[in-house]
Amino acid sequence: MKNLESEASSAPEKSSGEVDERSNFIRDIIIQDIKAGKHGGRVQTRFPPEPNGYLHIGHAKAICLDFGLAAEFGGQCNLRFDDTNPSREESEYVDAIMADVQWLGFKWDGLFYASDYFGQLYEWAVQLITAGKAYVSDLSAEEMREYRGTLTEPGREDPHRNRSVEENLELFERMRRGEFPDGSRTLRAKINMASPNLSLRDPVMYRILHMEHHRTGNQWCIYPLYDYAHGQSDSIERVTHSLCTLEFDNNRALYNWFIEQLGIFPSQQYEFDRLSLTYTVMSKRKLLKLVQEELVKGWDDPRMPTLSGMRRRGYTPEAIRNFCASLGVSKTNGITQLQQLEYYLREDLNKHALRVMAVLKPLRVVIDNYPDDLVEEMEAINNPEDASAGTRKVLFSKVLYIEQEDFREDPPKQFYRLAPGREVRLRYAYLITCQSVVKDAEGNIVELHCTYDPATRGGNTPDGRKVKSTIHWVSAAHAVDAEVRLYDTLFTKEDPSENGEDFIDNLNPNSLEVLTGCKVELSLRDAAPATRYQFERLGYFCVDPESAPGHPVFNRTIGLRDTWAKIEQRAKR
RNA sequence: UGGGGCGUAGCCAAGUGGUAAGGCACCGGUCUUUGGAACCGGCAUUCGUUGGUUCGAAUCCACCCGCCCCAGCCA
Repeated sequence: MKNLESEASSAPEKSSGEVDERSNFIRDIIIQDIKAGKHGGRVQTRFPPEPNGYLHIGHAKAICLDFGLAAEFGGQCNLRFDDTNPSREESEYVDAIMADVQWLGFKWDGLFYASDYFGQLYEWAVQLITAGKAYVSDLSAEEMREYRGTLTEPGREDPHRNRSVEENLELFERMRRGEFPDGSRTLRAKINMASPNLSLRDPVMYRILHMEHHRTGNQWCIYPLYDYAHGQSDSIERVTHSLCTLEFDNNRALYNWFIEQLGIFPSQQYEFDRLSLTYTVMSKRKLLKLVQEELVKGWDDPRMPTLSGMRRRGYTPEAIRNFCASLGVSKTNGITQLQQLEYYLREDLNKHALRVMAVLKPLRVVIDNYPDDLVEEMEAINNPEDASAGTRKVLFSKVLYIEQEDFREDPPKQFYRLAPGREVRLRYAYLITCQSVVKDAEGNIVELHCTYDPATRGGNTPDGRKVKSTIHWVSAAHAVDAEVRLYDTLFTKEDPSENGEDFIDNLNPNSLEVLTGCKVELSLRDAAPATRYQFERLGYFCVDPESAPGHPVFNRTIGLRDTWAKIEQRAKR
């Protein structure tokens, strides 16, 4: 991707049914600003991740807002890495973040790094010192904390607060040259130690850090802090609407202070609520812990709320974008229910995923009156939601597998599937009737004997008779063995950290179930990684990168809505 | 206890003085060769509380209650 491309920031094209942008207070502000002719009606936004972790679904909301608003109003949106702290930032994260933004469907206009501005930021610092607005402090971190005061008590002035401009200039220059050890000195803004807003009590602008930076190498040993870098970076890029999350509300006064003192382009910051989702955690610190302690299998573990994890799980960019569009943009702290995300996931997958048949927990079925060596090709619809997806042939023969759950020797009320003496339809094949049950020594059901009605080929009933149920199947002789990974929520509680609990204690021990010996139809033998399917009546599944030709591995993205499970659950209570 | 932000249904959320949008979830029903999808219908006499202003208040005022953020040389 080139720097500063000239075309307007692009958002993905709307597919039919895509959720429209909804009214929200930030959008209203932009509309008003344009109407008022502010900045000549220009809209410039930016998405500013720190490259210290992978992007997650919470970032997706911010990305959709930043890029979406720019695109909607003919503006531009930059991707800018907020890389002011070399102690925790890595280029691995830079690469992953760029890949995720692009996968989500967005294209940035300018690609920048806060570190691009280190030189300018240094010059501005000198300017503030010269104007008597900044000074070098010799206080240690502990001392500075003591001097800062508390929420209810004002702070005390730094003993070095009134150093001469000349001395400050010289000291700051020597800091830059590397004459002092880490932590020995800082550059502070001279604002107001008695401010009720703690971020205005002479905040630190620069700290000494003798550490290699992923982009600037060893060029610098002093690094600006977020508050001293962010607003000015926005200003340099002439960002008109700088969107960030609620916790930065307190920082806005400082954001404005630097811009005013410097007399530079007046970017404006607006805060909105960050996304929280039930049954997961969204802080980078927590996600990093899960990865580092190997409680999950990496950043892209399909149980993670990271975009890379969700991608591997089988989520589509469209589903995530639609979900984000359905969300509100407000200033309320809330927790969105997982079901809302899942709704948009199913909605998109239903429209696009090809249907296939697969049996997760196989039960052998012998059709006694079917010719021993006959193999028939049954025509199956690839996607009832999309006629252009066409049809395919599925092989049928005397011995089949059906789902264990689709048979009950003693069927409860409302169970419509196969049972002794009962007739059901095999999807796209024949109507069969269960004649007998074979059990092993322990009494486990190991095989069913059924008969079929030759007149019902394709699943049709020339005599018009109805069966209550249609079940899926796969021909034993033509099935391919597969591994299927079933996922449940990573945590057992809606809020894993509720009441100050350690989120690790609420990990779901059953969040991953690996099934082997699953039987899938022949067409899936060499399925390509990342391909998404609907296994009929079961759910949506995505081919894992660990899959190999002949040995397919699937991740269950999400199950189909299951009315029977609901009925059964209700009956148990 | 200082400052800032926020409180509309189980969840998210419109609404900005004229008599409570929408989505998710949930509950019914229609249809169905996926108990899927689709479709139809139901779901807040009430907007954190209590007073006040007004012909009229979720919207204006006052008080109170609750939740979130800020005391990193993190972002």
